[in-house]
Amino acid sequence: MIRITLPDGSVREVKRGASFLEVAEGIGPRLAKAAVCVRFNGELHDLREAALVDGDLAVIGPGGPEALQTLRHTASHVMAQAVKRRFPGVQLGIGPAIEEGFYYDLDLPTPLAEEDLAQIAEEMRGIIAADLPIVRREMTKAEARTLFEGRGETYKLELLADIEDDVVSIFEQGEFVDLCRGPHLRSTGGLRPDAVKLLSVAGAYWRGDEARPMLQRIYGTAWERAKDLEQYLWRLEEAAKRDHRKLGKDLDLFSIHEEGGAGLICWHPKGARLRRTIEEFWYAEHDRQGYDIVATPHIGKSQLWATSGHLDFYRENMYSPMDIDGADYYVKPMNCPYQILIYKTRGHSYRELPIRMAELGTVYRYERSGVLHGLLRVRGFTIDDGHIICRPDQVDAEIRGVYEFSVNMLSAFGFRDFDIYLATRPHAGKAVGEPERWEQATAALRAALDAHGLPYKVDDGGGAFYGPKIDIKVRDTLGRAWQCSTIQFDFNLPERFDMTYIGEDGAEHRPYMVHRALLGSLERFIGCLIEHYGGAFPVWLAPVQAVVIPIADRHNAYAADVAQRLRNAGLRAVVDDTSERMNSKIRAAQLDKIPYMLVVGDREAEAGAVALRLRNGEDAGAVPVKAFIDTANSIVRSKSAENWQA
RNA sequence: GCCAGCGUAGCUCAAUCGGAAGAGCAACUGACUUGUAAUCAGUAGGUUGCCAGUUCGAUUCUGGCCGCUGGCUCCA
Repeated sequence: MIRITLPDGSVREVKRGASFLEVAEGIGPRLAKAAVCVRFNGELHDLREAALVDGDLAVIGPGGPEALQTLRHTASHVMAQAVKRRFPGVQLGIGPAIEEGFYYDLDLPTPLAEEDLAQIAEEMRGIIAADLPIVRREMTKAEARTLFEGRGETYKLELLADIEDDVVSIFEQGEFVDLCRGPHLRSTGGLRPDAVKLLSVAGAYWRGDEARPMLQRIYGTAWERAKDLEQYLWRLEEAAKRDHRKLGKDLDLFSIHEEGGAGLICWHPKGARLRRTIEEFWYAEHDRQGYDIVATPHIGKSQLWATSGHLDFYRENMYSPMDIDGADYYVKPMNCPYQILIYKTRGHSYRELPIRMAELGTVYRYERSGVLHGLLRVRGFTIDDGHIICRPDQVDAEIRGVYEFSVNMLSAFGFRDFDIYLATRPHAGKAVGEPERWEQATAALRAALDAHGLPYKVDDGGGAFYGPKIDIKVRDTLGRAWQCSTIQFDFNLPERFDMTYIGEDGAEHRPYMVHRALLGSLERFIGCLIEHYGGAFPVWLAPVQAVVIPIADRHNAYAADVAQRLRNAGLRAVVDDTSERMNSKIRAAQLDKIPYMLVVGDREAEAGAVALRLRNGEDAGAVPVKAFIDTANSIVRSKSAENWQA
């Protein structure tokens, strides 16, 4: 007998080797009927698996993330089965459940087009309708090898070879057999045909390795109810409307030109205005935090990049050198070396430290053409790049300070949900410095994170070549996470550049250095901002805050006067004096997502007022110009997301 | 870079089987002077991404290049 502890703390004795389904039946038939899978000792297990040791058991019913994961995993198998039925010669790769759906990587002789998805989906409906029981079997690796050899599944054989346990599990439904850990539904009929949808096909290297064959990946999504699927598809559509590439065009913020080059951004007046607002805020905050603002060149001699190690460790991201008077100059991929040169222009006392230097430094990095993506992934970008040079005893406090600064900065822009990562030492010769120093530095970063109690994940091997880092990512509307803030510990560059300070003891010491970017790059950050707000920026960020709309031409002079008063008060205001009707001007302003529409006609001109319309469509009535300016300015000062307060 | 798809007017999109490139919006001109999401009329706008090839004839078929989209990989 073994002892099973249930979530309520009660303990049941069950026969060793009883399946989890049997255990669930012992607890209650209704529970067993609804069960999808179980969580046993913290891990998900299939209902058909045997309970062999004492442990904590939670029976998972529908409605939660684990149940969805199980259902999607089964959907992935059903899809693979359908593809195998329709297209002969298919070999299975891997097919997991993912955050909002599932995929299966398949090696099939003919390229799939999106049109093929319909007939695969048709076949899937048949498999679901047939309600094939899903059977879980355990066998030795040797048996499994024979099985998959017989079926010509070479990728499965490769996976099998990497499994350490001697016993593996396979799942079968009808003629379909897969090597799989599970858990799965009890039968294919557990899926709702109207809650499953195939979404796209894409190429994917086998095991993510570009030296290996490229398989075809089919993405799909599956939900418990048709309603959930509809809602998900609706969400995708809404997300597409917020796409910063579309909004960038619609709102006339930026452009990218084929004749200029991929991944290179031209900021139009409104986009540049937005950028400037961000920069002005950024400078003001850095002044408050005790940073010194610097500015450094865009290119530098090979000597500099050799000293920094970039030519050794970062070359694949750097552009070819240009010859200037016989010397090789590189366009800078990072700002740090020049900031270090600034530090080194004179001696420093321990009393001066920490020195906090920052600049909005534009860098250029080679990115493979396939990865470029609007503003989020570009080849030229401006990093809000800072470096803190400090004594070893100051580093913990500095890292904590930067971390707080970073979270506060992102919050000011309305970002609240972050994914935080601790990225550790890169593997396989991609890192400089002794392992002990990496350990020490990683511990310092971990301590800063722990001090805040915010949850974080470890990104094993994700550090920069010169040190470990804390990365903060924000999610865009399509659910993709984009890295903004990064805090990087560096014990390499101070060494390479022989940076020193004079300590209390009169001797030279080596300072520590922390690289940090809070917004990440202005390009990416603005891309995230656009999507976050769907182009309807908070008043303080809006490129145009108010448009004055004269009703007839005779109101143009008054409108111009109002706009000028607004601009004198620091607000960004324009007049729409086109020869359109007022309705048309309002529509244009709505499409531009301008926070305030100030309609002026005879009544307003008479009263020295404006008729205020908000971008949410609300008519806020007549407001004296002075009162409008005061309220709008207080909203700007507070950086409030609120559009108006009466 | 690799796999798949796509590229027609400033924007959004049509064009049958390979047979005279079109619409709406935007722009421009004129009229209208309007009270909370599109006033009316007219004008102009094209090397169909670029370069080759097949063909009597190519937006359409083929090849190369450039760019974009979704992924893989990588990163701010």
